[in-house]
Amino acid sequence: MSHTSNESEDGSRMIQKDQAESPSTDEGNSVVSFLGGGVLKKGPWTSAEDAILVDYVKKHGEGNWNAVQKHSGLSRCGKSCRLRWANHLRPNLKKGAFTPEEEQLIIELHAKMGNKWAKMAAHLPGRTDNEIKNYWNTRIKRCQRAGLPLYPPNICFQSLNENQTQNDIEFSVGDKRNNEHLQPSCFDIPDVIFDNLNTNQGLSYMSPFPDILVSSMLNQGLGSQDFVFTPPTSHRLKQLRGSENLFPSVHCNATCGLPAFEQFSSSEKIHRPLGVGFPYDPDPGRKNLAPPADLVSGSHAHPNG
DNA sequence: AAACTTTTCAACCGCTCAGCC
DNA sequence: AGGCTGAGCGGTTGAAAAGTT
Repeated sequence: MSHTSNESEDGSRMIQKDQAESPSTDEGNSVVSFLGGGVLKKGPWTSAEDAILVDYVKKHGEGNWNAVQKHSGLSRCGKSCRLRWANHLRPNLKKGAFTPEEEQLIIELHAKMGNKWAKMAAHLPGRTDNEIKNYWNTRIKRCQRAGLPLYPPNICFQSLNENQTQNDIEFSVGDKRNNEHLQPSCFDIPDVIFDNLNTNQGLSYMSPFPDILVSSMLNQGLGSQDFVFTPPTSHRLKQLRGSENLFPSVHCNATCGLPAFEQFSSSEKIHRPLGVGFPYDPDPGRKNLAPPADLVSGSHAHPNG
C-alpha cells in the first residue's frame, strides 16, 4: 500500500475524522497494479474517482461492483469500489466521533456478538463496520494500557442474562458463525486465569482474547472461577485523552456497580502472561492517564500493587 | 524545535458464503 | 455435485496526525 504524500488541495487526509468528508486526493499517486492485463489503482481515492463512483451508483444502483470498472472506466477493483461506497460515499453516513450512546451500544453489542462488525453496524445507523472495528481495536489498546476491563460489569451480567434466553433461540435459528461462540464444543477457554472472583462480587473482565464473548465465558461457568485482568503492557503507558471514557454512559454502573476493585486488589494470586515484562511499572509518571487507583482493575495485577 | 512514539483510520488482503450454471 | 463468480466480512497494514519527551 502506498499512502504517500496524500495531501491534496483539499487537504483531505489532514482532516480529522469528525470533519472529514473523505480522504480522497486529487493526485493520482496510488499504487498501480497490473491484473490480467488491466491496470488497477490502489491507495487513496481521488475526488475524481469518488465522483465517478457516485455517478455510477446513481445510475446503476449498488451491487455488481466488478462492473464499475468496465462501465465507468474507473481503474479500481470491485472490492475497492464497494468499500469506498460503503464506508465513505453512500448517503446517510454519519460522520464524526461516536456519541456516548453509540459507544455504549457498541460495547453491549460486542459483549453479545463478538467481532461481528457488520452485524453491529446494522444496529448503528449511519455507521460502518470499519468504523466500529477501528473503534473497538482502539478501545482494546486503551483498556490494555490503562489496565481497565474491556466490558463494564453491568454489560457482563446483561450479556449473560440475555444469552441464557437467546441461546435457545439462536441454536435453533442458527447463524452458524455466531453460534460458534456459544457452542461449548467450539469454545476454547482462553489462556486467562481467573483470580479470586466470586460471581456475586460481579465481574469486570478483560480477556486477552477479545474475540471471546463475555457471555460465552460466563456461560461456561467461568464466572465462578478465579480470574485476573490482563496486566497493562509493559511498555510505557501513555496518556489517555482527557475526554476519554472507557465506559460511556455507564459510569454509574461501571463505577458504582463495580465490585469495588479493591476487593480484588489484595489478591494474592498474580498471574503473568508470558512475554509480558515484569516487574510492571505502572508508570508513576503518567499524569491524567491514571484512573483513580481503585478504579484501575489492572492495578492489582502488578506485583507491587 | 526536533526527534520520537503512539494513535487514528482508510484501504487492502484473504477467506467464506451464496447464488448461478 | 462441483466449479465459478460476486459480494461481504474480519484481520491487518501503514501513512499521517497527534502527542510526548
